[in-house]
Amino acid sequence: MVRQFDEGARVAVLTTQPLDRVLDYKAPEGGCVEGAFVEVPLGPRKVLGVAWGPGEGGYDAAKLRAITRVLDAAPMREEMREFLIRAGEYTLTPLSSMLRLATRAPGLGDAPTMRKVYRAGDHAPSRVTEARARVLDALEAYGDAALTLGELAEAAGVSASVIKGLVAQGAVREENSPRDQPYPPLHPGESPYALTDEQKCAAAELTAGVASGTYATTLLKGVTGSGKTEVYLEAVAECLRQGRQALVLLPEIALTAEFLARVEARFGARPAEWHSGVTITERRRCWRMVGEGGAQLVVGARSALFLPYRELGLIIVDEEHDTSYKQEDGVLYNARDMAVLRASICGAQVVLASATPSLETWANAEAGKYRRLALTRRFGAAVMPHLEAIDMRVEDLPASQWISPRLAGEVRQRIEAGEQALLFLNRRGYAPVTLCRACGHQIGCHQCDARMVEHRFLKRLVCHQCGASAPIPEACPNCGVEGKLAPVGPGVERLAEETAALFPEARLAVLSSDLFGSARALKAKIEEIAEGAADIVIGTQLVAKGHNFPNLTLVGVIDADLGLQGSDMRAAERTFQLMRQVAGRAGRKERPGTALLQTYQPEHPVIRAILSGEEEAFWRAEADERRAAGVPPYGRMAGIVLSSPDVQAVFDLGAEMARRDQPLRRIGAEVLGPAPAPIARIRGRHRVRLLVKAEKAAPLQGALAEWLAQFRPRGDLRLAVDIDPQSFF
DNA sequence: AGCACGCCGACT
DNA sequence: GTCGGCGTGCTC
Repeated sequence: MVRQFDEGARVAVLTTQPLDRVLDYKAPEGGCVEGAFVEVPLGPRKVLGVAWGPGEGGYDAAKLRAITRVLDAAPMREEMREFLIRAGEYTLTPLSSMLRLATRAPGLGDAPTMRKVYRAGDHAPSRVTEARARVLDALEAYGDAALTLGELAEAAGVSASVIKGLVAQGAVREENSPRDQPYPPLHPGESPYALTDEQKCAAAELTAGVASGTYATTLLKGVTGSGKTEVYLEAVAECLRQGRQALVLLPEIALTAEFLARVEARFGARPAEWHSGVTITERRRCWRMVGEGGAQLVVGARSALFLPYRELGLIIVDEEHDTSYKQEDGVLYNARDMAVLRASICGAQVVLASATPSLETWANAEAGKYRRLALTRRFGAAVMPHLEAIDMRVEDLPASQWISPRLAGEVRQRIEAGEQALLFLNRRGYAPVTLCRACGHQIGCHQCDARMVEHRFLKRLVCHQCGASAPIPEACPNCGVEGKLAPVGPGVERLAEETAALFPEARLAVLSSDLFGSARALKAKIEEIAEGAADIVIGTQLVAKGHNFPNLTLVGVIDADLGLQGSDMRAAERTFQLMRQVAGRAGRKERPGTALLQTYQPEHPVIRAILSGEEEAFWRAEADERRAAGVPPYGRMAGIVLSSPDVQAVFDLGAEMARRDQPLRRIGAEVLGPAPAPIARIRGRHRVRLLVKAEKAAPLQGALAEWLAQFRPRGDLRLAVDIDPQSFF
């Protein structure tokens, strides 16, 4: 039962201000319910908050101020409050910051605005001109749907003045209607796809899970092209039948357009969309409709986890291994883990879909915590690509060239057959290093410890860390010698140059995130390519993420070793996932594909696992190594990053923190560091990192909180805690 | 987060 | 003498 606070009663309010505790207020005139979104006075300002529970007391009743306003929004549900509390405890994030994630709705404080809509009126127009007839026809065609002036004018092919004229005569009725309309209903129906037996089986299991109305997580593992999406859309269908809401998380905004079209084909209408690319108006509509039940399905980015669902029944995390699910937008959380937490609180099902699951998920499935479904066969006639390494030690390759004769020959064959080839290199720009041949100096960023990357397309050197850029200098900034600066190593732009020289007749398309101003432009380019507007596609990581190029039959991985080096334990895992995904691009329709990996270490276990297709062996080997090292997922870790413009200050505090580690030692955890963070300087701030390592079962968060409470970073010094960091040495 | 209060350096 | 730097502390 939802608690009710009568006028004047003490209410504890959690605000979005970083106070890290609730403040007591008096309930407003007319009272309010627990969970209500409210506006409260705080000092001289008015701020947004939520009626969190009964007042805590202990503050002079005479000094209590009253809640100024109860906002017109569905109150936050108990389960959402629990989610915020537990997610905050897990990530060591103050509750106010968690609340801010959950109130990212534009115009939350505004009264619902109205807009004018047009319907057929009661009177006939004085004279039925051709334009007027089209308007009346359009109104009839759309029936009950409320059209705005612009929509109606477009549907009828007339100008707004024609409609205004009809309004004046009473032939068209002008009405006010709330601006935020429910999303059109989705119809679960039956799958229009001819599912294979394997797909039907998997779909039936997922459907049964959703029908049970309880929490469970399932790993849906399927090779690229095996039809994972068709399968999990059946789970979505069941969720719609149950009258509960579903959420599909995608790692990349560029993927949503294609996905929305698939949803429309399957359910007859478009779902709600939530990510940084949608307009403010649409975002507000989405937030409100999710809360009011006017949205059955949300497709979005990780922040969609914090929408105010009424009855969430299913969360799909597509490409669950994708590293963009863990990123820093103030609060450090992994959307995959938070999806599981959210679902476990509200009794929903989670489907983690991937061709190459993360080791965490794989281990959870092995341990029986997650159910496991596998799709082993590719859909329709498509078969798995033929995978082969090109041993670069025996290929005769001149300096400053990266396409081996073997690969070039294969590309030529595809072009002559009218097929497409993809060359993959996970490096943006022209050259990663600009070297002075006179003194050996490498041009670096002034603000970061990173090398400047030449972008010939922009005619500038760009820092991929902070985005700073500078013109390409004539003379070496170190020794002053002119004309000795040379680009070293390949980026996609340089690879494009080499490709153009090798295949002057071929049509090239370069897919790199920095070459597109908007997600829209990128999406258009991808569609063009899919329709055959290019013979050779050159791309970065972007192309590994689930786009469908039906005419593509060859993938060449330029530098398969990139990512194998380095001491990061996850590098092997990431390389494995990336290569598999890229290889999966080839031969998705009838024609079989080939994937060629250029490598200088064909015996490396990761390369061999990719080639042999013995992924279980790869995961087992990787799991054994992690278990032996006691690192995630077999141990727990937290990263602490200290940053400040003052180097001495960060190292001093880092050293002091490492020394005063009693709270951590009590739970058997150890502190490693301080050491320069993976990127030791960003935007002029020096960064130092400590790593805390504990056993799997250790109560890490409590000990961390106690440990951190000893220190007060002062001045310009900042401290960030990252639970389950992506990289550890 | 803001905003006020308060304690030390360089100006009219 | 004061103006103003931003370190510290409070907000029901």
